[in-house]
Amino acid sequence: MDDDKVFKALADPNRRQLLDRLCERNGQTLGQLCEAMDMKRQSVTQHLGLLEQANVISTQRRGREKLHFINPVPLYEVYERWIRKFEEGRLALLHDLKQELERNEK
Amino acid sequence: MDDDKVFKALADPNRRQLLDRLCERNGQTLGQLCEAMDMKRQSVTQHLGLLEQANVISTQRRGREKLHFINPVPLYEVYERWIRKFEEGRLALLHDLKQELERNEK
DNA sequence: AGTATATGCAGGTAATTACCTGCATGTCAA
DNA sequence: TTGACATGCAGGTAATTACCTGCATATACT
Repeated sequence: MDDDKVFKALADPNRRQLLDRLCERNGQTLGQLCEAMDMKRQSVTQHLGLLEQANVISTQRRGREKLHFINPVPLYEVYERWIRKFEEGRLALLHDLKQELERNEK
Repeated sequence: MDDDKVFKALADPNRRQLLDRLCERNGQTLGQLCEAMDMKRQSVTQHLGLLEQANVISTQRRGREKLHFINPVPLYEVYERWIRKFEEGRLALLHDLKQELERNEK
């Protein structure tokens, strides 16, 4: 997996909105996704392309339609590799802070 | 908090590397952080500025030095608001898959 | 076949971004 | 005060990005 592509894919609010839409209803067509977005179809295609390259969504053709599905795995992996680390740092900081406070109480 | 700034701050590999360095040792100066980075000091300053605007790091002056501290709270909030949602979707998918497999076994 | 629909592809422009160089300011220590 | 060191600020360039318009292709329906 390419961490960087996932992060970059998530860096745009329009792309996060697209993921939101797919969270609500998975397997939507390009046209359906366009309805929710305030931009031209071609721009939406571009955003979806980045999401697909990041492996955050996958697609499947059904006749002339293209269905889009969310793939939560890379998102979870990013969480595992990155956010969790900082979360642990956060807990450690809170722990330090607690110790600090307790020391001052004495 | 501004989700977007946090996502954009994380979108760059150099900035993630800076966070990594601060994870290893918190409270480093600009100069110290520059040693690890393959770019000019001014560029590092710029990256640190974005991280600070996203409230992912905070700074503190000590004489002529500027110390940088990681702030894991917004990272955790981003996880809570975003990644966790997809994680739940992932679990739901796995659940569906399991049911699917079980149905096929019969 | 002919028309409508869903998507793909090419290319162009404006805004943003990531670097850089050069110089200014502020702090420490002798 | 002077010299060394740590950082701040201004501005410039090349690359990337996010849109767009226009046209092409593929599928479906009558």
